[in-house]
Amino acid sequence: MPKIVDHDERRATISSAAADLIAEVGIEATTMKQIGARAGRTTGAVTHYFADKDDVVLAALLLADGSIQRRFTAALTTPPNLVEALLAALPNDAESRRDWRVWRVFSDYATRSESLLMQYRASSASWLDTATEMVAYHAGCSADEARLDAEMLVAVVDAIGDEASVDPDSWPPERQRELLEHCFAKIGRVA
Amino acid sequence: MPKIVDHDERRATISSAAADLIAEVGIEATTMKQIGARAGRTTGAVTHYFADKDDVVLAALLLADGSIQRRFTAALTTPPNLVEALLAALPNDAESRRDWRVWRVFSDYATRSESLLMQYRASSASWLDTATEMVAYHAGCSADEARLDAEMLVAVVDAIGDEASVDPDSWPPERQRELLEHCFAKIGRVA
Amino acid sequence: MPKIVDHDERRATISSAAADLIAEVGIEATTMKQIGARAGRTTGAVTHYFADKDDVVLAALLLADGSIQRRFTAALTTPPNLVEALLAALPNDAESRRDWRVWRVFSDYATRSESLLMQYRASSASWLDTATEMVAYHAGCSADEARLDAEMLVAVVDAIGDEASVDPDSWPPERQRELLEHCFAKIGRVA
Amino acid sequence: MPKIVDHDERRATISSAAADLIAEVGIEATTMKQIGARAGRTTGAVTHYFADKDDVVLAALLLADGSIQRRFTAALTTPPNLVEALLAALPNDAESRRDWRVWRVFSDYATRSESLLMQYRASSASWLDTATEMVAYHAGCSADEARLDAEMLVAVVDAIGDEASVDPDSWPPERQRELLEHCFAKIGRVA
DNA sequence: TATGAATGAGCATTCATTCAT
DNA sequence: AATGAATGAATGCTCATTCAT
Repeated sequence: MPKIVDHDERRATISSAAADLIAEVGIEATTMKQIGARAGRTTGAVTHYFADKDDVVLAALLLADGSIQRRFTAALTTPPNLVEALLAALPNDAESRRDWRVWRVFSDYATRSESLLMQYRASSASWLDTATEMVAYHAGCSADEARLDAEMLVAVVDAIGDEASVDPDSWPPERQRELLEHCFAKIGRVA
Repeated sequence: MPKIVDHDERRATISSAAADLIAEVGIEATTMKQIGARAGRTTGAVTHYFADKDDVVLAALLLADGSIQRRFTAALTTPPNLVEALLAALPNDAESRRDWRVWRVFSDYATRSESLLMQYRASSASWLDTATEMVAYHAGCSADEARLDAEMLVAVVDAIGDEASVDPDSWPPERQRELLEHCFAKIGRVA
Repeated sequence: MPKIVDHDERRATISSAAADLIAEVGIEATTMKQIGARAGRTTGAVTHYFADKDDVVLAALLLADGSIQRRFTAALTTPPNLVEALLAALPNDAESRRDWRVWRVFSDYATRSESLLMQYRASSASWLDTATEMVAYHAGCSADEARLDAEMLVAVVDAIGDEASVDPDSWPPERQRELLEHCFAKIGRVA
Repeated sequence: MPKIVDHDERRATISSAAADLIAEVGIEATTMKQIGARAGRTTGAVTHYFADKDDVVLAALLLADGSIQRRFTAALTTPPNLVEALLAALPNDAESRRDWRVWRVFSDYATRSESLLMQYRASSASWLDTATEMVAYHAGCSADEARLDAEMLVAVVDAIGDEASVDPDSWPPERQRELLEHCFAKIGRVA
């Protein structure tokens, strides 16, 4: 019997190392060798668990994407406090900053690959749907009526995520909360 | 007599070729050879007019950034119609789409270089100032009171620019106008 | 009690898989992993039954060489019909084509290894001896007198084997027979 | 003005180095680095003059093929002495041995590439045509009547070329001449 | 006996850069 | 001013081999 290893766990370790590097230096500057070294393994180990570099990159994205969603979902109380849940998902520590940076990097990279682009669009659409539901719930209106407000909210959350992951010092939690609350205050009211 | 060449014009030609390529395939995938070929010149010409690749990339960014600002300023009427001016700056043809893509690509690239990061921050801050003035004018309030609304507006404009440059079909001018008008309608009112 | 396995049979299975692959893609492009997969086993199984890649390759050669000889010998009637026996050995189905391709590939590979070269020379010499006997029998002359005719016959048989294994459509059995009969017709007569 | 170099000559130098190595160790074992080193240049120089490895390999083949043909043509007297011309083309020194080895190696390699295979078939067909003409001339018969004899002659010449390039000591010029003359003696006579 | 995880050297290839002309 | 020849380091990837289980 060969040594028994947990494939999924190995892949997760390597994906996480890749996500770290992607956040730090970008996708193209991230090398297979670096990924291996960061994960405490050899280059060969990386290629052993992943078909090629794109495969690692995709795994890193899914890891980061899942992390952001998990933080949001985990923070949803009953009844939901949307501002708090969004703040939990937004960059507020090293890991969440990394996740947003990966997402940002990926959103550009994806535009050059048909399959990655679909992955990206699905993720975006799903997030807009969630936002629409949130706004409809918050404003007590239909999904249709909530559309434009939801697009505005998505824009604001994405903007905070972008900037806070790039320049965390300028975006402490209080500033994030302030803008988010301001946005919710504007939403769902007759203009 | 040496041949007389217009240095600035040569640099502009090459920068524009670089901007095209950066928008299409990203910074790292853009090669010096490709830049030369796209500009109708040799690789040697590129290195002759620019110190190194980073130098070309920076010139391409400044070109794209300037283009966006120029379109906005040129569209400002008296009295200003802010929605129209912003629509003029946002992606609505091949060139403006290219400029927004370059900006997007660059905003990520910049985070890895101290000097580029300063360039980026200056540009961002300047744009937020402009937006604040616009909102203060629109809502008839002070710059201080306009701050949060301006941040919201910036978020919305950036979001439209991002998405419309990546997926133009989903963001025809009417949709851009609709969201922009919705945003202005929410601005400057007591919540 | 350890599991009982038939070593020789396992080696034969793996050698045959290796021969298939060598015929298809050549020696260098054939990987240990592919050999294992083709044999329905793991890479580890291959290294378990063979010292290294050269060992598998040699086994594949001996398999193919033996196959060709076996077909020839089995087709020898009493009295011998040499044309028929040679036709039985030459490429006329998938397996015999494979065997000739392996032989062809090997004849080149062997020139780079002292020990393989001896293997190759022994095989060649044995085949020339057989041919000499055949010609002497056919022409009713001494082995000495048959030498040059035998070399000619060997050349023709090898040429047919080469070409028919590479381009079977151009070398149907009838064409093989025609050339072979022509060759025998020229043999053993006073020039 | 950049340094002026003779492209064709550079390519010829590199192709020749590649042909040497292919003859010695085979195609797959020949590396771009080795080719550069053998030609007295860097790896980068090789890729500068050739698109990729296949490109160098093809150039090496054409070089070897052309060499063999040139030796044959150059040795054709008026009236032609076919045995002498063929002997001039067959392996009789280091360079001609190399050329035959390259051809031999290539004939196998070609079977794995559609485009190389066409190259190979064209070369083979052309050689059979030449042989047919030679036999028709020698025997004073029509091309049609010469076909089988030509195939036999081709087989014999190829066999000598193969074996003499692999094992030169066993195939001194006298032995080559002896078999060749024997073959011609058998050709064009009523059996 | 048999597995497959892990290694790391080696490959073809790409590319920014240098520099002689 | 402008060229493009030349470099060589670096990349993603492949693969025979080793070895703990």
